[in-house]
Amino acid sequence: MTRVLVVDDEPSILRALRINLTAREYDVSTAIDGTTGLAAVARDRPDVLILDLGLPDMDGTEVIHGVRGWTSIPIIVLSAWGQEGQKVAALDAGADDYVTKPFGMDELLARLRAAVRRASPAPDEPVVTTPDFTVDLAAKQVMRTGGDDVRLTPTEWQLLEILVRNSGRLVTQRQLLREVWGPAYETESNYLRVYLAQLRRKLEPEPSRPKYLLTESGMGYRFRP
Amino acid sequence: MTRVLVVDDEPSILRALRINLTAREYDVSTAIDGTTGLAAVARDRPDVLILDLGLPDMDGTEVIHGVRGWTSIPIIVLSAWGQEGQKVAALDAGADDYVTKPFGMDELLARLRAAVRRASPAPDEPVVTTPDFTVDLAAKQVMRTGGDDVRLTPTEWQLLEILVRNSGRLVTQRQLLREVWGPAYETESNYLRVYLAQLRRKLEPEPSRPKYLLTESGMGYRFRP
DNA sequence: GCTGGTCGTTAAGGATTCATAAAGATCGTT
DNA sequence: AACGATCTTTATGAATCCTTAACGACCAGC
Repeated sequence: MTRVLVVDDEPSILRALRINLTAREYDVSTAIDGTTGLAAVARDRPDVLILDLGLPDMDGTEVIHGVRGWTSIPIIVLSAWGQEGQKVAALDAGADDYVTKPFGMDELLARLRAAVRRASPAPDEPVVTTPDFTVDLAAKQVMRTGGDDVRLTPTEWQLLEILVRNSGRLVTQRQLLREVWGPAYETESNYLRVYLAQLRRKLEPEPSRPKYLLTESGMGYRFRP
Repeated sequence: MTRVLVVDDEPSILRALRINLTAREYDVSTAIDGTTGLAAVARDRPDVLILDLGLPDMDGTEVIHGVRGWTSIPIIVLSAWGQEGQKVAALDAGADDYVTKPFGMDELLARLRAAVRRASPAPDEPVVTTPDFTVDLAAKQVMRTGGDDVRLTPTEWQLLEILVRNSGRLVTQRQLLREVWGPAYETESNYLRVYLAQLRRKLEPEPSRPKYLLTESGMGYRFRP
C-alpha cells in the first residue's frame, strides 16, 4: 500500500485529499505546516510527499531542501494560481511535479501514479542468491538454502534490503542510519551493531565469522553476494 | 548546495556573478586567471565551472584541456562577442555550453541549471584498473588482480581516493594532508610517509619499488594508472 | 667525506570502533 | 493484566585503527 503524506494548511484540502486518496487504497497521513511536515517525513517515511507551497511557518522550497537533504522520495507540489516563481524555485529545489490550485482530483491522481511509478524503477534483479540463503526483494522474503524461511523484523528487513540493493558496494553507516531510522539518528552507530549482529545470527552459517555481511571498520558495511 | 567556480579576469564580472549566484543559493568561489583557476578546480572540486575565454595568462582551450584531463564537471564558457572561433574551439575541447558577453543574468542562470541537471545523474565515479589491481570508487573497493579484495582503513582509502581521482597528476603533500587530516596538519608530512608505505604494502607487487604510487621528492605523490 | 634534508620502514601505546549479551521500553494482542 | 515481539539502551572485552617516535637509506650541497 502506497503511503502518502499531505502537507497543507487548509483543512478543507486535507480533508478532500484524505477522503479521495483513502478511497483509492492509499495510506494517507497529514501535516499542517512545514515543521511538522518535515518531522512526519522523517518519522513515517512515506512513499510520496504532496506539499503545498503556501505554508504558514516556512517557505516551500525550504521544506523541499530539508527533505532532499537525505532522501529522494517523489515530491508533488501544490501551488496557488499565480505563484509561478515559487513553482520554478520548487522544481529547482528538487520537486518532481506540480499541480496548480484549484485542481481536479483526477489530475492529481494521475500525477501521483506517475510519480510513484517513476520512483520505483523495477530492480533488474529482485532475487539475490548466495550459497546459504536467498533474498527476494519483491516478496520481502528470505529463505535459507534447504527450504525453511527466515523471519525478519521490519527493521532487520530494511537494513538487509538496503545492503542487498547495494550489493558489493560499501554502504556508509550514515546512509544506513539515515535511511532506516531517519536523519536524526545519523550518529547512533550502535544500532547498526546490534542489528547487524541479529542479521548475522539469522543468516550467516558462522555468525562470528561473517561471509556475506561484512564490516569495514570506520566506514560502513557491505553485502557480498 | 551547488558549488560554482568562476574564472574571469574582469573584477566587475566576478563581482556581479558572485552576488547573483550567492543570492540563488550557490556556493561561489572565484579565480582571476587560468593558472589559479586550474588549481582551484583541483582543490575545491566545484560542481560547475564558469570560464571566461579571454584570460591574461593562457588560452581558454588550454584551461579546458587541463580540466578535462581528469574530470568531467560541466564547463560553461563566457566568450566576448566576435570570438566565434574560440567558442567553437572551446566546445571542441570539451566545454558544455557557452554564453556570449554581454549576457543577461537570467540566461546564464538558466544554462547553469541545465548544466547541473545534465551532470547530476552521471556521477563521475569510474573504475580505475591497473595490471595488478582495480579501484572501484563507487563501491569503495580495491581488488587485486586474481580475485581477493584488499582491506583498506578509512584513512588509507581517503588517501588512495584522492590520488586515483587525480590519476596521472601530481598531488601536493599540502593538498593530501589538508584533504585527509584537515588544514591544521599541512606540515605533518610524516603521516604521508607512513600511509603511503601501508598502501604500497597492500597494493604494489614490489612495495619497495613502487610502480603506481610514485613519490616526487619534495613535491608530493602521483598515482600512475 | 661530512652534513642537513627528505623519504621509507617499523613498532608500540593510546584512542576509537566493533561484537555481544542482556536489561529496560514500547506496542499490540490475547 | 499479562504476554510476546520488537525496538532501544547500556555495559564489557576484543579488535582495529591512528598517532607518534625512532632509525637507517638516500641524495644534494658544502
